[in-house]
Amino acid sequence: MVITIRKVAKRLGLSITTVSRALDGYDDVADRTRARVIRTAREMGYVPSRAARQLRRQRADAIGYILPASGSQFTDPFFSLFIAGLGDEATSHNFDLLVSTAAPGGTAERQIYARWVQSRLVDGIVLNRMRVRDWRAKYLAQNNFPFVAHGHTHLRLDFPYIEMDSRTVFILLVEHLVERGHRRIAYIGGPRDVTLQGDRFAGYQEGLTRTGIPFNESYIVEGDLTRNGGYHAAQQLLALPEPPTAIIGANDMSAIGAMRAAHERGLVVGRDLAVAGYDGTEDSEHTQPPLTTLKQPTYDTARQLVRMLIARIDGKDLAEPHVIIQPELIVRASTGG
Amino acid sequence: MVITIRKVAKRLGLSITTVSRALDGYDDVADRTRARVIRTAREMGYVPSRAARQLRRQRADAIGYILPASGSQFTDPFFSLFIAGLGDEATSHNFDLLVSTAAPGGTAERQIYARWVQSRLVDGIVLNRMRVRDWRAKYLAQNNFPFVAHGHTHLRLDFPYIEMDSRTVFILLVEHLVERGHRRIAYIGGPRDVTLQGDRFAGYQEGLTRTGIPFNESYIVEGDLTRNGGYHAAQQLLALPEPPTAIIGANDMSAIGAMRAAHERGLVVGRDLAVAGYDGTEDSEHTQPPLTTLKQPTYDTARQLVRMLIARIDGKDLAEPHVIIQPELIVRASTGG
DNA sequence: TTGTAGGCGTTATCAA
DNA sequence: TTGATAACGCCTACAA
Repeated sequence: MVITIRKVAKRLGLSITTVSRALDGYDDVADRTRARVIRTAREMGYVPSRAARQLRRQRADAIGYILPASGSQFTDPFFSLFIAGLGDEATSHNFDLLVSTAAPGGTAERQIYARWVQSRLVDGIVLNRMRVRDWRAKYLAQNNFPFVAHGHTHLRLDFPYIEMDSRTVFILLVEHLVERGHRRIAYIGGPRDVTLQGDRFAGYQEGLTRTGIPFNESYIVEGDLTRNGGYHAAQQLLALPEPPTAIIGANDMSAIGAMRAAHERGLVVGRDLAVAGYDGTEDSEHTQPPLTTLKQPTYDTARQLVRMLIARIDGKDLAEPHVIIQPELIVRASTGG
Repeated sequence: MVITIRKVAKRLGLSITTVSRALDGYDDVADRTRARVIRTAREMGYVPSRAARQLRRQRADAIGYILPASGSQFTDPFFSLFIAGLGDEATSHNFDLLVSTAAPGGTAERQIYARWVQSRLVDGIVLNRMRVRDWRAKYLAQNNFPFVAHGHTHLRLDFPYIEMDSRTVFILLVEHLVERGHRRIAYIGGPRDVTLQGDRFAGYQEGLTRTGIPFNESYIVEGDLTRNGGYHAAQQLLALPEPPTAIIGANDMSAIGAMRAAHERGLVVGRDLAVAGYDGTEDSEHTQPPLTTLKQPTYDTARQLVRMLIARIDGKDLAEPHVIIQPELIVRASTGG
């Protein structure tokens, strides 16, 4: 049996107005009354109906996040961390987090965004793994719907985001490898339409330029940011007549797959082949050998994004709508550290 | 500007009733009218307000899942897969998925369950990583709130669940190791209050019994089901005067941590030390060497759980309220395969 | 086949 | 300081 505000009011011999106001902390309620109301409400186990409150206040106190993938191949710890960060921060603001999954670019994805926005199921949305021409950002901006993003898009849109300065740290990484004596440095990228790919690849290229290493087309392979993608890409690279002595993955998953390919060919990673990744989630510490990586603060970024989003939902102006964070180069044994 | 059913009705010169009924597929609407309504509604971009519909129908069309952890150490791919499964299946039923995080056993956890249940934010809840005396199951059962679980509890409660027959496959795993010549087989467990620990440990013990290997207390270490936990537990085991020649982790994370500890001591996993885990998510294929594991169908289990939950929400009786699934022993190089 | 009207449980406006 | 009452947007019993 569900307790409504009406029942609480009746029990107390008060009007529902007073009960509502007492509970919501308005200051035009007598202290004694408020105390009575709060006590009784708790005793009766009263919790406001979300739907009713939402309907009346025109606000869901909820944010949404749609995993840009579906199906069973979805195990990049980056996303676990990201979701944990979103959830923890949302909870601390008394917001709920809605999560769904949708393969990028499909109609299912468009539908779910439309549904969430139009039905006002959530007050704001967090975007992730941004695309070069990101229709999601465009759509949300056009509908004037609050959103924040992890990363940017190439479209001319103004929205709050937190972005990693991946380019700079990829340069550092290439320099690190060159210092270790590598000249044949390969790169396993992500899909072209994802902005992280462009940024990281640009850093890779700039690193080569700065160290005077000629760019070699055959050392570039497109992966899909999964372990398996990295594995197959690396197989290809290692079968080259003149295989690379170092492989950089656009993320840790790619690098982990590459390590497997190396091992299968009998190469000792860290000695015969250097491998490095990007993300720095916990699993990169536990590979064999431990993986050199560019560590980004995924969990904290997610939390900060939620703070920014809630500020936007509340109509506040953000002091810093665009945050740039520098990932950290962590050298481990996979590059012979 | 938000489109409500009223605006659609006005535009069409119809009553909101007719619009509502046309859209919901009632058969007492003229075909021509229905066609007009649907077309106009789409044109105007009408999507029903969730809050209003929810309030009226007393139903959220949403299910909830609370990650039994919080903080930044949360990267077990098992949970990513599980969430992806929940999300995909929920979406296919036009349900939404609410996700939150809460450390097990704390007051925060109690609060969030209470809030979700009392405020009718979700219609049902999926439980995971069950505890021996699981207050969540008890609480939900007492409140007659629909829920399903991955695993069981030792409390006498009747609810639908899908359970892995971990005991049986752990026996197989021990037998596999014994066949490979191992006699000193260690076990890195999970926290005691989690039922998966009891089941898996029981299988381990039974495996020893069947193969006539005496049980050795010092080969049992309690981990926390994370890579780091497994790492520290294995350090302890390998420092023993007579260290084990095989280590079984209660899950893959523990095993992966154990492999790292082995490598750090200069042991070659698969030759000097056998290591095996449980879960079989994609990452276990990509460790060095690839990890022998007991593979459970995490993604499909999550999907099936959602189907069971939605059936319960709809008041249907389940043909099979208790499903037992046998994980599969996958032998890889980490046990010298 | 279509329309009227009541109510789901809140919050907010206004009056007492 | 408190209470009556009107929405919020939708669904549905009932009437036309």
